[in-house]
Amino acid sequence: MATIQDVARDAGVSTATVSRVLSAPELVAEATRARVTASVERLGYQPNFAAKSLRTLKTEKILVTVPDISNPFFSQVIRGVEEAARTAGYSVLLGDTRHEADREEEYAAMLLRREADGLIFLGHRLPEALAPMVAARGVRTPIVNGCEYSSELGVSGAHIDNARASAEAMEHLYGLGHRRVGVITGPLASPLSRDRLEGVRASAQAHGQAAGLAVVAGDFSIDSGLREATALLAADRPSAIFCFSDEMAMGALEAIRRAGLSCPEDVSLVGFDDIRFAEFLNPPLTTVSQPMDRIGHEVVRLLLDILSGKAQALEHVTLPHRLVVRGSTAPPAAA
Amino acid sequence: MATIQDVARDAGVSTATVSRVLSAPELVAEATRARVTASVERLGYQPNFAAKSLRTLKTEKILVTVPDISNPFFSQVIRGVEEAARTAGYSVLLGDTRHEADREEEYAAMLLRREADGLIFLGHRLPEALAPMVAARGVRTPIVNGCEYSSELGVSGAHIDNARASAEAMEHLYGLGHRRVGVITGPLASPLSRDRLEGVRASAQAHGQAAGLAVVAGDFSIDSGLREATALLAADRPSAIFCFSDEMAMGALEAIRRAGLSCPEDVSLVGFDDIRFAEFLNPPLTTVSQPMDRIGHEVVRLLLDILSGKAQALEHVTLPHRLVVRGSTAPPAAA
DNA sequence: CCTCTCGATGTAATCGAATTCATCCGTAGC
DNA sequence: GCTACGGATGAATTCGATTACATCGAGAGG
Repeated sequence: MATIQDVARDAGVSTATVSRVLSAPELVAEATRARVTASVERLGYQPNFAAKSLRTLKTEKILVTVPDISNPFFSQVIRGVEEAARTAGYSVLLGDTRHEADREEEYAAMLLRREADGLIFLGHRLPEALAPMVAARGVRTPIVNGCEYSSELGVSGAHIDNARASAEAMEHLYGLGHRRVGVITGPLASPLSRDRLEGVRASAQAHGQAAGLAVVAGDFSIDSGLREATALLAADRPSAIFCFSDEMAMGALEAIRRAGLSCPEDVSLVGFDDIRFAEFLNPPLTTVSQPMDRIGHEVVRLLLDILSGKAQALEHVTLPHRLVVRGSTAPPAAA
Repeated sequence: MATIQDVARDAGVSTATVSRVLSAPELVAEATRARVTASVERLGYQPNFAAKSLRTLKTEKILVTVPDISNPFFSQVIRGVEEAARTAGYSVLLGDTRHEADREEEYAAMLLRREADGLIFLGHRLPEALAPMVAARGVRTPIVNGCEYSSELGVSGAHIDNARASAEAMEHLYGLGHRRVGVITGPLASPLSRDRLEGVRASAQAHGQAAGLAVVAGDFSIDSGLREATALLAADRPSAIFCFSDEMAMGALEAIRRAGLSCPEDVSLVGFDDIRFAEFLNPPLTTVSQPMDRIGHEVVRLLLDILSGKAQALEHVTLPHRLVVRGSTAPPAAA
């Protein structure tokens, strides 16, 4: 592998000149520049990244941690992140934490070691290892959250208005005439789930249907949707079920089938996220659409603003959601 | 951020000793070690990664490029890669190439700049920029392919026996009594698609049904499945459709519905991959199951063998596939 | 004709850790 | 009691680039 020294020797100039040709060509005379460029080509020179990084204290990398990369919702967000990062000349270091605090901490350490310039985390927990950093650098801490909103995190973030979004989903069900509604939330440790549940409760209250709510907690997985929906159907059967993720809704759909019922005739179903498979389910799933790509783009923008020193205060970006009504919801049969 | 110098000063030793405490503690006397460890704790010292990397010429990073991260098949493979990499102390740099050669080349350059120790690519094209590297270093080139098999790539890889797998899918359909079968392949630029098509043709030939094949090319996306299946159904309608990906099968399922037909009564459907949503479709999808996790683990192992100098020759790992028969296939109605 | 300025280039310090080689000291062996 | 050896540690080099500062020469201005 050729080094800058090799190029310098080959072109008969100093390493400083070679470096200039590559990063500030306007400082170098035309003829010299051509000679150096030729040498670079001939030797196939590529600047050693570690050396550059050591000198500049930049890595041009963004660390992204996600609870589960194989979840289509997250992988869509990551796609957005990757795209925005790449456009800005950054690359993406991916960490799949599997919802485990240990792994979150491990990845957090990478930031401390300066293996990345910043961190975007899509979970709800700020790793403990980073607390000192946030305390010390405040608004300038290169850490951004995606999807969750919590003022306690102390970092900027991008997300939808979860309370309002879930309230809208409930409005839709109440509007159709549903009274008894089952709700399968995500883990209540995450503010996101709590916000959505709050929206659900507020809407139920507003319709005088608080008593008709049956709330159970899932973990966003297909399996938990299947399990919890089965339980909901076995008890005092709701005429509609609202799941806090499309994957859980898929599980719920399966539960409805297994119970010998059909959707939406016997039970209406609403999901959350609008992953790309939602519209291809049978029946197509009514769900709250989140702008995954934009969330990805926004968190990157927030982080870049911090890295460039542009950020002056914490910024919480609320992106628009949209209730997409498809075939899985209908008026209740007995109405 | 504390440096090794700070720690050395704080502990009253040289930087060499600090370095030893961290990477080869057995060389340092018990008492000194304790003192240094205490200083490290107190100062919250984390070795600067770029400095270490510059010195050791290692990055402990693996670059993984994938045609589309939001595709559940790939995201499952990546999950496996991430897990295996992490276990071995490596982290994952993710590149989403969107099937574009430009982006592949861009990411390839990262390997040349030594931003990563090795590359795992899940596409079918070896970036041109890396050809010299493969030519120069041969078996020791730290590049591994996942999913595709092609001896021309000149690199090791892990994949299933695609020809055999698709032949088995066809056997299943012929066994049920289907004669006229529509096939939606992936882009034929990829050996993987060609291998599967070859398996399809061989099986058709063996059953004397070569004339009954209707082959069209998709691009693995839901949309292309919908589009191509619609075309297939409009022409001389096949009694079964075999798609080279589950996503295309989802599109095909939608096409069947839109055509006012039902699956499997009117048209049987077989997918490929067995993504986690396949069994929750309605009807549950018959498909060829690929061991995504294992593919991920194997490509990492192959790469680590190369990086550690263990690899002696190109290695092509063939992992087991399995035809999973579910509700989307049945004997043809007219049979 | 001399000085000043500016453009072009080179010299050398620097980033932070790893590591080779040298040094020092204590102890075992004779 | 002297040498040899080995364990513990430090001094200094190295990795490969960036960049502040120095230098040099040519043309402008007086």
